[in-house]
Amino acid sequence: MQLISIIGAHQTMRFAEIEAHLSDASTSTISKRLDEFEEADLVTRTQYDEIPPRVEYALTKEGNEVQERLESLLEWATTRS
Amino acid sequence: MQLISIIGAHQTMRFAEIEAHLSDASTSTISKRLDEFEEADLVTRTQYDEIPPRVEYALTKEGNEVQERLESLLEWATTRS
DNA sequence: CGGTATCCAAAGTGATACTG
DNA sequence: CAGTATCACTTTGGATACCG
Repeated sequence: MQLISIIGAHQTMRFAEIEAHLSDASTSTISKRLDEFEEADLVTRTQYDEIPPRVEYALTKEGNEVQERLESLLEWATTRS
Repeated sequence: MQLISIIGAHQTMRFAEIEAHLSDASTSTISKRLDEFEEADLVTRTQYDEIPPRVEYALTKEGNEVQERLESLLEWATTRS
């Protein structure tokens, strides 16, 4: 949920950037979730074959719908004492 | 999530009633979740000392807030092919 | 840089049996 | 009726190490 929310807030993000914003999840967990979300068509993965490698993640149209519906819930969750 | 949603849709519900509407969760799971939600002040538990015993569950004000914020998400999830 | 592979510990779930 | 207790099993997540 936070993953979707964070990507949605930034339009496009690189892996390391996501990691920095999601310090309570490990690398492998983020990686696995990204795979799942890509599989579920919520997130797109764009790989640039450069050196150093660069990969960008962004929400799909579906992903944005989920993100919108998620916002109010996350807002409630985070403002709860 | 479904638990909150279902209780919210019925105002007040008895345990067996909840079980009937949530056939994919076992008795013990429903019981544990209800305890947690009560602990988190999302659900109230009202026990009537009669024979046969009767216990009613309802959402608190907080619970209703969550339920509202949950609806659009659940709606999206269930209408997804 | 952007991951994957491996292993392990912890949490979640269900089936079954039993209780006030 | 409304649960709890126990146990086996599955799922999830993190730590660590390594790779193209």
